[in-house]
Amino acid sequence: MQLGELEKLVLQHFWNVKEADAKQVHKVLGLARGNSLNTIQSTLDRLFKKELLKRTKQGHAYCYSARVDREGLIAQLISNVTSDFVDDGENSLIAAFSSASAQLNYEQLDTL
Amino acid sequence: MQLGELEKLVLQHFWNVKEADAKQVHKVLGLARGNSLNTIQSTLDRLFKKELLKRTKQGHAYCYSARVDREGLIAQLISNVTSDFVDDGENSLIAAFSSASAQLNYEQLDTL
DNA sequence: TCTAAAAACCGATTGCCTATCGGTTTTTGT
DNA sequence: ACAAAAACCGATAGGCAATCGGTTTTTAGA
Repeated sequence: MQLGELEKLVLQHFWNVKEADAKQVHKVLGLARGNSLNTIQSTLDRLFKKELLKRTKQGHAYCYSARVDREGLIAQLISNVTSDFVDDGENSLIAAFSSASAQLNYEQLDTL
Repeated sequence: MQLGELEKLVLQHFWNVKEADAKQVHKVLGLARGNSLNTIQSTLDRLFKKELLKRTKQGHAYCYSARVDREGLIAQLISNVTSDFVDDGENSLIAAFSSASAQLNYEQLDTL
């Protein structure tokens, strides 16, 4: 699953504000970037279809909020990107950890 | 950096065979998939430009080999995909580990 | 040295996805 | 019922992998 720049910004926004509708996101992110409300709406919809945001009809407009937290998304992204190189079949996140940790030195391992 | 299916196959091939030229890769991977030699060459060239393969003129043809091992690639992919969500500034791999490890249970942590 | 074959290189096309909006339809509140 | 707001649809542009055909360059022999 591919995430564009605007999509990433929107996700991070929802890790701060809990919930918001398209217009509110547009106020905070869109105007600063010169995006139309429609562009924001499309992005919200794409993130909803990717199951990274959830939404409920709040009277008139959809009210969006994060479906995954930052850690969850990071874990998911790691699994996505590494699964093709990990035949573990089980948990590619763990396998990826094991593989990548070979790149770390002792000091870095202590940090964990 | 984005990796397509054929690119991934080619990379994995070079973790097995050490080195090969386009024609040899085509024999092993291309024919089975019905790819032309040109397609394989393009893919090798793209991977070279991405610095995932290295190559040397072996008399006539380029002889390709892996520039990164499996663990190195996995680490790099994790860094790429997570860096936007990790302001650590330092080592996004470590930060990603820390974040994602929140998703793991104790048994899984023991596995590491 | 000249030449045919092999390899590299170039350019074009297709397909998929994000970003971006304009315009149309649907919903809602008065 | 109607105007405004929101959702929805469809189109365009840009980027990248995949895929080859065709041209140029290189190389090894005759």
